[in-house]
Amino acid sequence: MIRTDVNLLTYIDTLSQKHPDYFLVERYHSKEVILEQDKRYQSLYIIKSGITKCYLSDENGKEFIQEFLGKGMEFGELEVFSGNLSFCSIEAISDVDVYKISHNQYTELLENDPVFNRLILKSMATKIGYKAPRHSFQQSYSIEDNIIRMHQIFPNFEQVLSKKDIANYMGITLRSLNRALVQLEKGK
Amino acid sequence: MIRTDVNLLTYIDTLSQKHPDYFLVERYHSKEVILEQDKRYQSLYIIKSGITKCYLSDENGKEFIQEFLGKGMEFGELEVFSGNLSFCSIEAISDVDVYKISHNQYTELLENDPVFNRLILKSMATKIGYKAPRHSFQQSYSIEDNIIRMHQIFPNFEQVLSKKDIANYMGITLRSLNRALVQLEKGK
DNA sequence: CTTAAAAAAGGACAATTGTCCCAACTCAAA
DNA sequence: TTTGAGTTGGGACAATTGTCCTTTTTTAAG
Repeated sequence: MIRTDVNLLTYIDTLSQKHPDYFLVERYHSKEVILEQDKRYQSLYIIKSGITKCYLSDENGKEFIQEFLGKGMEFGELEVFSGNLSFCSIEAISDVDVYKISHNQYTELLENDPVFNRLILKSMATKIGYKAPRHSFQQSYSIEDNIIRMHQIFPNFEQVLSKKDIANYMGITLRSLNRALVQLEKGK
Repeated sequence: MIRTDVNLLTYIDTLSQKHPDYFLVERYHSKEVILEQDKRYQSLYIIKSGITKCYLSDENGKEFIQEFLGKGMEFGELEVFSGNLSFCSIEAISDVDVYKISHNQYTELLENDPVFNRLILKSMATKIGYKAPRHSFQQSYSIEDNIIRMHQIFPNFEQVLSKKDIANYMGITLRSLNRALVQLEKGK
């Protein structure tokens, strides 16, 4: 549930030495918003270290968490292809280091570096393939089943993520999450 | 809610004339399964005409519809990058014509045809960006709101899709869908 | 034309989840 | 050290959605 892409990060570590002018390293502190929904950006980011959440917020201020992003995950890249405004917000959960690269230089790498191109294609394929089973499972099974499953995937998520974030990730209310946790305790 | 990609289809129409040996045209009839979950394939498809559904099924046989795919949408392409088994099934809703191309030749085009490469990147970016707001909306709003929204996006979806498919797309039961439709009728 | 199967519609009840509260606790800022 | 905001936990009730079942209508096959 916290996505990573070590291969991409490793390659970008290398690239950033070959092209030190392409990649700017930035640091964000916990709770800082790195990217804001419905704004226009000319750069995108790849996470060097730390954890962020990627979420959409609706008119009522409710936020729906799409993914938790860790090492090697990129964000803000979709806008290179669509030309649209950012469609989600990204907020640092822990302190976070990122590589920042402009749309233009990213495009240039995509066009001239076949290895980079392939890694990006693969990372996008993974993103697509990952969402489907998750939402499918979330819709088809009970909240308790979902918690059990998340424990299998990432045993100590409760230490890293707040209850509120977990609830928003699951698309349920905090109340429902608490209720399910109590039930699970009883069941042991 | 029925996804299309006209630019990609147009370009592939052209490509298939330049490389008639790359693209095989196949026809499937309504209700035929074109691609089956958890099987290995060495080819992928792009829809020339018609509508398909892309769905995951769980142990209990329930199916969760991810997308309805129309003209210019590709499927089976994720497995080129992941090397995994197909993670969803594709079934023809109407009669469907598709281009079929092998993984190898697809990869070759990706590597040697920059226009094609860019179109695929863009199509993947669109797929990623499309799912998030949809699931967010589905989780945050009532079934009735979701039906109203689907009507705005695609006014006559009830003529094209079965109630069962619509319910599976929304991640709800047929009973709940019917109830919501009755309520909407009353509200007019 | 007949018949079987699938699709559509809905009643009755149970289970799940949300809403609206309030209370306890933590932690950082003043 | 106090204040207040944010997090956590849970009671009580309402609303939503699911399950199970039956009936009618439509569609496709023989």
